[in-house]
Amino acid sequence: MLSHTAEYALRAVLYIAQHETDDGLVRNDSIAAALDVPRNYLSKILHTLARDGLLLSSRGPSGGFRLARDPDAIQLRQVVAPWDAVDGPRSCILGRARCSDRNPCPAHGRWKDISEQVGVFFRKTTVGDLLREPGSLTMKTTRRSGRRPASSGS
Amino acid sequence: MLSHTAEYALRAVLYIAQHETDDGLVRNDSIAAALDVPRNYLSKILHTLARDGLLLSSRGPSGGFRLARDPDAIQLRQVVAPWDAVDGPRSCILGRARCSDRNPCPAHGRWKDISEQVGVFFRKTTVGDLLREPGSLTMKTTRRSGRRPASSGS
DNA sequence: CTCATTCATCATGGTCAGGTCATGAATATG
DNA sequence: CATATTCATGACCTGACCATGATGAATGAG
Repeated sequence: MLSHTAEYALRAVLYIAQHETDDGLVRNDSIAAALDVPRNYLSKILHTLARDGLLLSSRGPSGGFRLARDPDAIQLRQVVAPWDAVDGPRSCILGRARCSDRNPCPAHGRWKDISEQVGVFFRKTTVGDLLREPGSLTMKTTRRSGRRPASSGS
Repeated sequence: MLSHTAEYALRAVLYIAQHETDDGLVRNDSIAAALDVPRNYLSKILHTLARDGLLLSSRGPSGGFRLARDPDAIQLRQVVAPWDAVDGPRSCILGRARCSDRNPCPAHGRWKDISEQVGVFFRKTTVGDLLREPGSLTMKTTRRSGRRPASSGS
């Protein structure tokens, strides 16, 4: 459905949103290690997201990335846009250049609804929405069995 | 959504289903010309479909391809299967190896329904279904203005 | 049998996503 | 200023996908 690069971008943005409260910035290498994504490859992805205005970056010691705006103001579509056109005219399942309600391919009537739901998903869902989902908790560091200071979190 | 190859396969199977009544067999070059797909490339695709038991092929003059069984017994999933795994474990939008109801990713709850609808579409929809769709008519040779014998079809 | 016709198959090349490696450029800190 | 740290960036490699072109193998017609 999505390219690997777009998946990395989604997971990275989500990771930044979850961890930027710690000290403000999240380093590329931290994200790469947590998500098991190649360091330099992720660096390019984050650079693209920063260039598009979704992230802010700063260099040097204590540098890193953070969200450029509120998580609720970032649609998933905007995160994957540089790599995957998730809506737009690429919706015909048979690859027809011209496929619409007026000039439908044989599968148009049956595929149309699903195609539109995909578009709605990426346009309506925001990073903030995903942060409030139950699965978001298990994304953090996997619980280790070794003892740890109590109430280390916020 | 689908690779070009899988799109070609779908359109070719559909074309064969529409034209095999004319004289029994449909030649590779006829399909390639009608669908604007490279001849030799299409030949490999049809060969794969024949090897998988969806098509029957015969060589020599008056050779060609035809469906191996009733159009209603061919799921779209079977046509694209050699090139695209449209259901199965590749359904997590974040690319997680493990993503299920028990161990969900943050997007699982919101993406699950759409993902399942895609799977249902390819499993429940058959070639026969598409033949009965209105768009199927416009797939045939574009209507030419020259006169033609009346009631040439069945 | 000969031969044109058609599918089957092999060898080759272009393009691009995905990924690695090396290097450049900015910057907080001492 | 010197330096370690971090992001920025360019060159390059690899494999998969998308083809192209040539050749092989089967087969119906004469």
